[in-house]
Amino acid sequence: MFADASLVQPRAPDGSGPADWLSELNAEQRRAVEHEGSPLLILAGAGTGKTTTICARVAWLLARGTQAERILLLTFTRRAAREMIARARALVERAVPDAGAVVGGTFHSVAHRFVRRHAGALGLDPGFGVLDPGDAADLIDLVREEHGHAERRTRFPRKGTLLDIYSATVNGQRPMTEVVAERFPWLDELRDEIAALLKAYVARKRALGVVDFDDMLMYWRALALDDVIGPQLAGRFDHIFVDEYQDTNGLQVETVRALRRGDPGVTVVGDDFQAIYGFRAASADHIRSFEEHFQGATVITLERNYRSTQPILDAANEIAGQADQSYPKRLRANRDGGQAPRLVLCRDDTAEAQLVCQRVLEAREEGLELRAQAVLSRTSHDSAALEVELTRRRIPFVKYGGLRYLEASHVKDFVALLRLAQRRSDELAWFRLLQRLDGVGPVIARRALRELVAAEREHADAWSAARNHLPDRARPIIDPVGKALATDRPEQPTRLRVERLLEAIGPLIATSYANSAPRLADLDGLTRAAATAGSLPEFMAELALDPPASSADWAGPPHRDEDYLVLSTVHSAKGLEWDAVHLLAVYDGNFPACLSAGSGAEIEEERRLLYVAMTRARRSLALYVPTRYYHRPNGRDDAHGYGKPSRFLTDRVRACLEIEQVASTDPPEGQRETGRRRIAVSVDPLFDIVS
DNA sequence: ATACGACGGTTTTTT
DNA sequence: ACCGTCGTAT
Repeated sequence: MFADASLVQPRAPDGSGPADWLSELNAEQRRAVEHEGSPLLILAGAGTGKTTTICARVAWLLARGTQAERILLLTFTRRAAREMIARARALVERAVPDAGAVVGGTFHSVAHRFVRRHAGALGLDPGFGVLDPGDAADLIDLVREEHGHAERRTRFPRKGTLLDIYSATVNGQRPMTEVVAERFPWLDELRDEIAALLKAYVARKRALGVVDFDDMLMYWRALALDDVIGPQLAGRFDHIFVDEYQDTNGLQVETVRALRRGDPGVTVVGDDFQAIYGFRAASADHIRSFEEHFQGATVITLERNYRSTQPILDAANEIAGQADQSYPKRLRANRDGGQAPRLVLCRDDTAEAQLVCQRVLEAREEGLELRAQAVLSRTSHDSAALEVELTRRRIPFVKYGGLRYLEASHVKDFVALLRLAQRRSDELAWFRLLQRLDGVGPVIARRALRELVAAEREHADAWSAARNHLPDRARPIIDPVGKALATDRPEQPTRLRVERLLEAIGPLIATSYANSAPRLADLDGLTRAAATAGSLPEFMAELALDPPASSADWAGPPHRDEDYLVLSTVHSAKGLEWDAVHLLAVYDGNFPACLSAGSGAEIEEERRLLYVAMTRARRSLALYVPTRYYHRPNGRDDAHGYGKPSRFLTDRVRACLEIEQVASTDPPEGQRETGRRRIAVSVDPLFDIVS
């Protein structure tokens, strides 16, 4: 989503004005909302009404005569952008309907907007393509092969790792050697080759006229720092808000500073103890340095928690207390009562899955709908066993942070074709599509591709030259694609273009996949969305920057009335809350992840991650520790290790928890007997009451 | 020569 | 789940 907040502007303050939202705020919140004259840092602990305060401050600025379109609202994640905009809309609508739109969205989507507008000044084609991380990794892989790293004996990092190194270097604006030494020490010996490869990647992007996510921030900063364009951009806004400021990286901070150029109209909100994006070069040092970066800044701290019960906060505070914080906060609940969080020790992930299902269903029977409950985990595969069990029991769930729509193979195929419509010579797109054909592998695909490029240079009929290299049986499949591309024109309506291309790729999808019908139906949604977009390049860019989580996202709001359990990684859950929260796999090695247990800073971040997870819960919180975990996720074998509870669950923390040892589990015997094979014979689902 | 399936080893988290 | 390697089929 290109989050454009449509905020309604309240009536001008005429004495009787729209002040009722102010009366609902506590003293500190109100001080923050009505602050004037200097940059403002709001240190908002978890659940302290951060979003409420930002929205109220936006409303207050509007009421004081600031025009909505002169307010810029920056968030870090798309979910936060959505949440913020929905809340702001609801609050401001209570004032007075006089339309105006706040400019807002994630850093990357807002950057994209400005970069496209000023593409010329940056030496980019206005129709430039956007590489999502998958595309970027594929391009790196191409360069990696060209550098001959594919066949070499010495192990060479994979595309994903290379992209991580690149990203950390660019976002942190630090020498790559430092980044490698610190975060990828095992690759120290290869740093010269890695550096050469990443330089080639940068050159290739330039040559192709494409921009990756990191470039987006780089280009925006360059615009903001420019002597001519910078002041123009800065002059567009009277006030800039930055949410989750603890997760900003150096590039983002520099951009915001450049956009203010000494103007005090800036409010940032964050909590240094919820900084969990260090791996992406974010640093809580930025929030700690706010007072240096923005002259004369004021700091206001919010500690009254409106979300959780005190027993949950006691445990969370105890975790927080283990670390040194430069801005100490201790959350206080606004209401009394509540149960202690539970620490559940069970046998393994299967037992864990059984228990979670059981508790979730019990809670539902007591009236707590599924959507008010969530299951969080450190990594997205921690919930694998649970997903099996939920499916088996027919408990509907939606998973965030799992396989994304755009990562599904058939969607990638279609997106490759859309990309070819923009640029006929897109080698990666061709390479992908050609290999879908029967009897075509990397060698033949590359040969055909070489012919295509060569023929184009000679202005010959490139397509018929290339298709000669393909096996006979492949031709009827690929010919419609060639034909559709030949007749496609940029000036045609986007909807028509996309529909024709979808039709052309039909045979290819049909022959490539066993279950092609649902896959094709899946692509219809994409076509519908394209119909409402502007140009094809813009549609593609928005798709990359804000991909739908699943194909269901296109099909309107089927979830609106449905009840479903939320499964999410802790990272994706930040900023959200549920009545009941179950946190999976809280064993040492996962909290902290064994890979992050190297440096002190990494362990600190893992601790904050646990804190973030715990503070998502309103009333009920359970931490699960499967004591036995398996090395192979779906393994045929029974290789396993024994885990112990997270090192962060110290005695002091445990004193705040109710400890529950679950001896055995529901269907205990038999399931593990033959490795992890599960042969379920059950008529239970027949008797399930589907409400 | 090339494609493709089977198998074994594996550095999370997101824009 | 992905990626590289190896054996077999075409």
